[in-house]
Amino acid sequence: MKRQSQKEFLKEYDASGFERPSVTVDLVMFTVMNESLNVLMIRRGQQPFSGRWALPGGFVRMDETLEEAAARELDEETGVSANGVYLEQLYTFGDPGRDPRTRVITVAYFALVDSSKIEPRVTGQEGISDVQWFPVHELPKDIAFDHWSIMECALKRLRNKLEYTAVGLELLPDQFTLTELQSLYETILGEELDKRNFRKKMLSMGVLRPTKGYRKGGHRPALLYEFMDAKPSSTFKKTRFERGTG
Amino acid sequence: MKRQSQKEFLKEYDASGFERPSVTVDLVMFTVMNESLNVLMIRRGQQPFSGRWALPGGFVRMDETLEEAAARELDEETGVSANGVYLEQLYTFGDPGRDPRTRVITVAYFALVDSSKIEPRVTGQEGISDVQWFPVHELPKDIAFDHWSIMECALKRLRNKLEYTAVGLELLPDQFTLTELQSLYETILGEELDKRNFRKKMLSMGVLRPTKGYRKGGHRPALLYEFMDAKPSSTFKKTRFERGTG
DNA sequence: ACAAAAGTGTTCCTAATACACCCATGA
DNA sequence: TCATGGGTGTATTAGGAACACTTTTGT
Repeated sequence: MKRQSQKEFLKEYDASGFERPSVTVDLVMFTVMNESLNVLMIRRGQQPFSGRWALPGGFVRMDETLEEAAARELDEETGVSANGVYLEQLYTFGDPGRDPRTRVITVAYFALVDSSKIEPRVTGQEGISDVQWFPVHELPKDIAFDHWSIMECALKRLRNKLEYTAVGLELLPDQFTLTELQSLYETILGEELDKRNFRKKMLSMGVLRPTKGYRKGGHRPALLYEFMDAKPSSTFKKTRFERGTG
Repeated sequence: MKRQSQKEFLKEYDASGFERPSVTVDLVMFTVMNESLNVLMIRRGQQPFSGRWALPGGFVRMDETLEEAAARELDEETGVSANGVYLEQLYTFGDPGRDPRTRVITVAYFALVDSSKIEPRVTGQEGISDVQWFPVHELPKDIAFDHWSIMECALKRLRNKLEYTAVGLELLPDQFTLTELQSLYETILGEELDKRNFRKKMLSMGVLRPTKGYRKGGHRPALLYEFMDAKPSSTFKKTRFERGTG
């Protein structure tokens, strides 16, 4: 078949000497702090978009998987080892011109980070820095590249996933009260939820186990819950064939 | 912040002179023919995996979007213009070593093709050829690269999506009977469906419009239906922020 | 008239929603 | 004792699942 062999020829030709795009991973890292959903941003030090905020990310090395690259970035930016962090491939953005320098194709990941595990230096509390958590509703308008779309895409996915999975648990410390869990959901979804229905649903999912502990805080102590079988931090491999985007 | 500026330095450095992976798009094209769900495969003409079957795909050119690259491949392999074909980004596969020659990162797409629009030359009916539709249950075991995983991933996504969207319509010609639609669903899902419930559900989705036509075939003629507002072939841009994998 | 596929409704059950009061504690 | 957040149950509704017979045509 003529057409076919010509195509194959081009394929090889291309593979050997041709111009190749750069490939990066970008990370949309979510955490919940002070009643709001936050995304990590980094201030760019050089052109293009110098001084503007951008998602953390970097080039994929030749010897690492995409997931490893994402986990490495995660670690570098937050000091959180990727173990026990939910990390999921989001979408790949590759329009020519999304980076003015050269063709850059970026594989975006989204990550859910328990804020109690973040190094203090990146909580942004010690004043102005080049790496900072922004509440999603207070993001600067002039974010670099197409990172705004990437962030929107991640947010959409996160909200979507809350509806049919227990993925929200990844944002909380090992033990938590149901009220804490509920207000996390409310924060992310931006709407109020019914307490009784919420508890019913969560408990019926069979992923929570009550502990013997209570959270004391001024009033009636609240029962602490934890994950059924530790955190499913085997997230890594499973991720690949999940619903999500599909 | 020291760590940060070092990172930025590496970024620039990398961007300029470093080794880059190749980027391809691979396509999982589904169609339904003779009561079975088929995937298009191409027989490789050279090493590696010479003589083995592989998903159609090719290098992403520097001046085209990923979607355009996928649409181009689609057209080249089937002769179907990508207009009116459902095309959705699936997942990006990039493990080092998935291609023995060099690092190749592939952005996989899945496509749903109405078999009546496929050029005869690729229906495989004119005998043996290097491009062929395989029923998903009769795929050769020794598919090239990691294309088997990619195919599985696509199949999972397709089945998943049938549950909550009307995406199955993309596999049928412009007009079709409800029985045809149902047997399409049964073919893909691999299970029998209840006729009354199926019809109820489909009609309640509000995406079908009865036509004035009937399909005559030996017995009681069946009413033909069509899409509500032509085929939603604006699929392209919408795709990006959909549920899917999320 | 009969064979073969088209077409049609009701019952049951499960899951989601809406909704209001008592409980345990610290101050 | 009172203020505050923790904790619980029931009635209603909507959607999915199970299920059998009548209609229309060609031969």
